[in-house]
Amino acid sequence: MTKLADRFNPKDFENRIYENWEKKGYFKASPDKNKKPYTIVIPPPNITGKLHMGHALDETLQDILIRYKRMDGYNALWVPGTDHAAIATEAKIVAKMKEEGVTKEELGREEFLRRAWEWKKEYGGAILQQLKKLGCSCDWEKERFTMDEGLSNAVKTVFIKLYDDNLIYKGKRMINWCPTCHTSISDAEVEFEEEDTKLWYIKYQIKDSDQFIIVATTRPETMLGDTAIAVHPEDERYKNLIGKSAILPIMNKEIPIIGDEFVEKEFGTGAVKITPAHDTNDYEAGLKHHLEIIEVFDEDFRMGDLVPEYKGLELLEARKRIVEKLKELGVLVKIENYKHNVGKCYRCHHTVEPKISEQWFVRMEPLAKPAIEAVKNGEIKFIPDRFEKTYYNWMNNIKDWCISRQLWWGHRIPAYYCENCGEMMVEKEMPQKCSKCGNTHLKQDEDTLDTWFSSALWPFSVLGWPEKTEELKYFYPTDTLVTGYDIIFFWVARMIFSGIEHMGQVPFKNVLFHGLVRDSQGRKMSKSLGNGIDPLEIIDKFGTDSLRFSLVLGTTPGNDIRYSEEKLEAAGNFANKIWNASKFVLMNLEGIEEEKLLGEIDASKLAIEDKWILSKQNQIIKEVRNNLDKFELGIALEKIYNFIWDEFCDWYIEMVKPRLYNKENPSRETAAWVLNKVLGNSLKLLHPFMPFITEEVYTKLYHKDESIMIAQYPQYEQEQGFEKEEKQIEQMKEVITGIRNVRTSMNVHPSKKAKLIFIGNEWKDAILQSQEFLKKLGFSEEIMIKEKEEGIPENSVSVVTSSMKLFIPFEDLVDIEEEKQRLQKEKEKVLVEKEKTDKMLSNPGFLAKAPETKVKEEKEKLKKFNEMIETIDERLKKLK
RNA sequence: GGGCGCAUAGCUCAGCUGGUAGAGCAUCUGCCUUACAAGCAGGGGGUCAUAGGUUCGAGCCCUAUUGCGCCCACCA
Repeated sequence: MTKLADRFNPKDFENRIYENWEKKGYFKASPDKNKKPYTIVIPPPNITGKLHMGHALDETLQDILIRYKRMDGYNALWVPGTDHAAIATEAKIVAKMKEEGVTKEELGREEFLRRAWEWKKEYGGAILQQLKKLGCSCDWEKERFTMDEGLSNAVKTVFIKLYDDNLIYKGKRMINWCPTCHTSISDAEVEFEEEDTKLWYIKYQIKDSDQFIIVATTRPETMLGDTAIAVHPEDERYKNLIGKSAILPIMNKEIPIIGDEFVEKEFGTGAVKITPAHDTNDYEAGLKHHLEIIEVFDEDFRMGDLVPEYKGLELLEARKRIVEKLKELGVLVKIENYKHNVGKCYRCHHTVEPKISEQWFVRMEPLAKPAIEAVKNGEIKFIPDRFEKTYYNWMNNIKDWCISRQLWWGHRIPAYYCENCGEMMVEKEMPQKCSKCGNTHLKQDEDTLDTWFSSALWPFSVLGWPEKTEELKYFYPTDTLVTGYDIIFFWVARMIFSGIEHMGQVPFKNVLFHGLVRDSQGRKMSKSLGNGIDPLEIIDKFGTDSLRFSLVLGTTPGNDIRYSEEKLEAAGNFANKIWNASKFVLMNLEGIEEEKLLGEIDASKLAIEDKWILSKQNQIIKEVRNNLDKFELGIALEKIYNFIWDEFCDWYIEMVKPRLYNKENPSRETAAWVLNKVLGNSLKLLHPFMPFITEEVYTKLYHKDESIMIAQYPQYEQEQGFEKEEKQIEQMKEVITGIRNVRTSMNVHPSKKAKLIFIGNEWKDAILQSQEFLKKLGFSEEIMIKEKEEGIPENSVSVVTSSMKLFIPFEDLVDIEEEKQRLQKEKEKVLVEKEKTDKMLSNPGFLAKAPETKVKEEKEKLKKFNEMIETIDERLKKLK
């Protein structure tokens, strides 16, 4: 047996241990009929990504679950991988090319893609290497990439299937256009931000009259494309104008005045200009009233040639010029300051423009229905369940999903057009010839698919779908998805309907949501603020285990975490504590025969404190398992922490020291056995949370396991072999309370030893058995047991617990006045408690309605309180 | 305009199906006790945002209010 290093230093072993696990193949999982599967697929990080705290949290939670289940006998598979992140990656590559002075158009599609793949090869795997630093026990052989061959095949298969089922269609619609990313984006990818702007009031002359109608707009530059003015049909001010025409300034064009209920009478002037080409609302109105659609801007959102002098102007410049012109014409009535929500691209944060464009869409309604149902009927559970509401809300109001992107990096849409007759064919590979006219000149659709289209298939595509692989059969549906609540729409919802549609089965049973990791002031961590904490730096400074601990302790699903390095202090201290306690245990196992430590032990040999710690641990095992099963990871960790630090280190180890130090003591081996067992079990309980230190220590303890990560997770034992001793365990608890009270009573220098006199024969056994550590922990040199309270020196400190009485003769050490005060204070405390109990028991309602056990409990308490007060009073009397 | 979350010790947060308020850090006191001063022992500190209600009993359930934050939604 090798010893532990003197000091806890995670760098000494974390990498070594991880490499060993990997080498031994512990992370691998393959179908095995004799075991139950437990599957998690990783939310694939972007290949452009660098590990941040959000990942660290996400992966830590997954690793905890997967390690727990693996130890608990499941065939636990965690599939890793990365996402091609269409827009983000393309932007990165374009930016890099810009440095070299080339544009993607100059390079051409083929060369661009070649470079993109090169980039992916060089940098794309970095983030997965970083996951290894976190201790993630992924099956690396099953690593996938959303654009690898298999997944591309899955994407094509799905596209064609949905197209054939009329769930994908191509059409000219109003979509969100990001002028800098140069592509359409889906509704979900638009973020609204409040912005200061102006409201311009413009008057339009009514045709053939001197009357005017004034409209308010935030977008004067689009007026060139106005094709109507709308008012509310019930608006008394304008009712009579419906059906007439107004003259559009600058363009000097006649446009109709229409009535529609979508107009808010109270807003602005109650009249609104309609630009069907550049506003979603107006587009709808345009369709309804058969209005002409006139585009004002070109592809790059520069002005078109409706008015030659504005051609090519940037949007804001055009706005300025048009406002000037309106002033000149005397039709600008007033300008008001105004705040409104502006849609921004979630990737580049540029203002998104509504634009009419021919795009591909997924018909959502038929897909959404069963997806809603799956959550409603409990097939999929959200943790915490409040996110179910968010999900329903979105799914119930869902619109068709725009899936085509004008990008090159991504899955190219498998649609082909005949260059002769224009026929469209949707097929996996380019057909030889046109199915209609037989022409052999075909062209593939230029667009690629939304990144989320491929991630939506992730839970089954990574397992081999559409091939009917063994893995797919065995590991699907997956068990738990762990992710942030911020991508519930982007990803979670889409995986759910995709799984149901293509697999006929939900993709996962539980979704564990976590919050955002914020900085110590509660702000989002971001590059621009520079407030991000780099998990790798933390690992370097404090070790992986500490990082993981600090991310889990005191957190609760779905709530954001305010993170500061201070949290690592507790983690580091805890790791250090384990290290030192383990050093102590190992030191004391030396020289004891291995078989004695490995085998079972005769319960009759166990001392009272042994039974106490064993039963305490048994209890903790039950609770921790329960918490883990309910995804209460923070609570589980807290319980393990408290057990190890308080119960095991501060109490049990201190209690057995006298036994261990005396080599002749026959119970020394028993104590060693218990130390070995309890520490071993504690490490196992903790292993999912802090994998490295637990392995490092565990390998040095006595057991039959090759590694802690494949050891059996501790199980609750119905029978521990010493149930009959329950009374002793109870007494042990009382002895601990007694020791605590002794310490409180005499917070003096421990070199001043006292004498402890216990009263009452019922304590004889427990006291005799405990006397060695009682002396040590109770700062005393002598223990006595007296049947009755006679002959106790007057000047004694008395300690009262709910069922135990003891005295500490302390003539020269204690100030009588102080002792009186202390007793008085203690009495008051008891009185407060007694009062509460009194109140309850004197309440007829309580007696009548509270459960019997509760009433009984309170009655017993009252009795104890009365006894305690009596004892204290007696003491006070004697002290006078 | 809808929906959701948070408000608990000086700070950061736990608190499971309602039954005597917890942790870490900070603070105060005493200790270098042969695993650990990154430690040990002990102490102080809370009208659980406010107001009602349900209940024998509310931090927890219900209703309203205030403050902060988030999500969704086409008020130009």
